[in-house]
Amino acid sequence: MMASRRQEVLTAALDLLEEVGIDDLTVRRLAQRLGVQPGALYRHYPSKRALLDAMVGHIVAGAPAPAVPAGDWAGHLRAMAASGREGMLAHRDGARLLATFYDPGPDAVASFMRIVEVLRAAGAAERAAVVATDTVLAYVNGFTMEEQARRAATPRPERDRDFQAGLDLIIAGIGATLPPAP
Amino acid sequence: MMASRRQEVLTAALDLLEEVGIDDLTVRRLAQRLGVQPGALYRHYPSKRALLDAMVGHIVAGAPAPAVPAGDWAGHLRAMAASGREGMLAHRDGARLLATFYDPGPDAVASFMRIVEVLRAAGAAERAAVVATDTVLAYVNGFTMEEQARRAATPRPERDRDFQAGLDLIIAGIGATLPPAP
DNA sequence: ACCTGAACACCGTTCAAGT
DNA sequence: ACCTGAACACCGTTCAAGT
Repeated sequence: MMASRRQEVLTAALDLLEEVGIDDLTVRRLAQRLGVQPGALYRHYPSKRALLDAMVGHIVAGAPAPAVPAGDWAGHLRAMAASGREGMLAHRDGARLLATFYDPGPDAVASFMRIVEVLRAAGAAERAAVVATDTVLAYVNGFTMEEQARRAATPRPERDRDFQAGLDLIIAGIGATLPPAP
Repeated sequence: MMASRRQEVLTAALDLLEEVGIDDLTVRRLAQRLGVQPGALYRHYPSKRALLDAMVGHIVAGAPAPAVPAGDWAGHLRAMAASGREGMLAHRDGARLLATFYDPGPDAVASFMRIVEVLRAAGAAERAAVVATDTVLAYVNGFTMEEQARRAATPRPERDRDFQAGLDLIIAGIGATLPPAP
């Protein structure tokens, strides 16, 4: 209720993405689904690009970071990794969409810096903390991109296991540079 | 000399990619550059997709793996990582092109398995070796994708340093699971 | 505020016909 | 073997005009 027309257009676009994939996500098709002429959409979004940006914003906002004990840097890293991957897998072509149109907003930057702070609190130098966070992010994006691009459907539990195994490798590497926990 | 017409079309497409980027790489623009009608290109490639696949094939073939001492598993990993990144950075939108159209051929599979063998020889179990190789690949693709997408141009030496630092983290994690060298 | 109608400058692709 | 000419079914975007 009280959904603005702009919101309805966004919702319809997300539904259409699920149905036809990003390559066939077309302004004209979207207009048809809304029962409207193509040009009418430009009253709500100034360009297709702006609409795709809004879709990406909706996708990243929909992946909430779960609560993690304050001192648990590895847990924070794992939570960030899992929620990033989950957000992409939740939508058809999610990884490609993010990779092409993601422009990190203020809250993405904030969540990045929160991880860096957690690592700093665990004893990492500033640059080491940034490198570690960037590395996990690159891994998540690279892994999920390939995972979603692959047509041959490896069973989900197996993919989860492989994702976790690679992440553990990186976390072990980070842990080796940190002072031992008390 | 003795370049087939097919080859000339491919070369022109690679040049055009450099000039206009993948979003404006158009069959019609390519035809214009070759002084020919758009439909004529379909005598040489059955579809735009097939042409893009050929471009990707040319890009990955042009990144030769340098020779590395047989026992140096970390060196092998580093060489694979560097040549993968280099191949993508060598072309405008290279990472996006690879991510969207790369279908690993037999020699890509062979080079993957060579790394796995090197890790096995260093004492890794089969699955651990596969996970390690996959993890490095995911990192390389994720890092380079973001690196090339970023409009704000961080200086190249700095990007190299960051790439290396993240890779070292992963390699440290892998090393921790391996038996100590003699 | 929202949409229509109609256009503009493009796309990828097919195919008979020419040389 | 390679290309032309011409079409087909599409694109994203703009904009006066309608309600």
